[in-house]
Amino acid sequence: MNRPQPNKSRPYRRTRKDHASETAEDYVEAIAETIQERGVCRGSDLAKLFGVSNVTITKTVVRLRTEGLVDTEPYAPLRLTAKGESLAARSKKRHETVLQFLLALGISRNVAELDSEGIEHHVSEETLRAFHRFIDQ
Amino acid sequence: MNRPQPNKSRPYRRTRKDHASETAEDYVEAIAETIQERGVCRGSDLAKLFGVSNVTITKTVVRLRTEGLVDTEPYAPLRLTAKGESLAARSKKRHETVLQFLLALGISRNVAELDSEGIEHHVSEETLRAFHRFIDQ
DNA sequence: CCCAAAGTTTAGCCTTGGTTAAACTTGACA
DNA sequence: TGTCAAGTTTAACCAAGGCTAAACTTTGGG
Repeated sequence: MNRPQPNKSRPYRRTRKDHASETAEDYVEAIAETIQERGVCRGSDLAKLFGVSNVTITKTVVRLRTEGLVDTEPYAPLRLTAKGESLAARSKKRHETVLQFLLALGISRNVAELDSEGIEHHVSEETLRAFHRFIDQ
Repeated sequence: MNRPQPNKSRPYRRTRKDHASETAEDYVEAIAETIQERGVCRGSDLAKLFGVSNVTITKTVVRLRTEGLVDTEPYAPLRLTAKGESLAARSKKRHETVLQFLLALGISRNVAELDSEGIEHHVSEETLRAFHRFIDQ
């Protein structure tokens, strides 16, 4: 036997924070930002932004649509559903907190922006609150 | 056309920090720790630790062996190669820095341990240095 | 008004990280 | 010593996130 059996002694390992949901957050955040900046967001905008092929974008967007986050029809620009908008807003806020925290720590802007992209999906509410406290000195 | 083309205006998006290398780091770190604590490390130890099936462990270990990180023969305990040892040591150090930083920030032990698992793979050298500075008040 | 270029989708493939089910080793103990 | 349970591996599958090549829309200029 020996099937999965989480919660070993120490609060251990594998922040199995879906990783699919990380992608969803990155996408809706990018779509919201692009719409805000350019008026519309097309697949090709995301392809440039993420540095992946347009095909990858199409496939991922299909998944996001089935998850009720984006609302698209063939060959048309991408739009967010209400659910997508709200996820984007939450993600952006979290991202912003992490970025401001790193800047407050004295990290250079470029590195802070890169690191915050990676870190934002892995901070708990408690840690986020601590980041806020630190930002407000 | 429209093929991948990274490095858009702002230092943007997708900390595409392999993710395969994240797994490698988690595994070698766990193997090193388990050997230190129990003398040997078997697949079943990792399965319990990560909360995944033994089959997942076998498959991943095969990959790590082809990458020259672990050194195994069928049905025998896992050992690390020199390369694996050195990666484990580096990972452990980085992990420890992140954990100590979060604790210094006032995060509770349990949450700090969970968050550090997720964060450790996404901090640059610059950020790591800042974490160290903060730990040393 | 037509056509080529830009953008999008489909088809088909790959790897990683998961799963079950089934087969195989190993080691302990009655 | 034989057997059985625990541990490991193999086979076969799945989803996510990548890719290229090829087909299909849309759209703007001549």
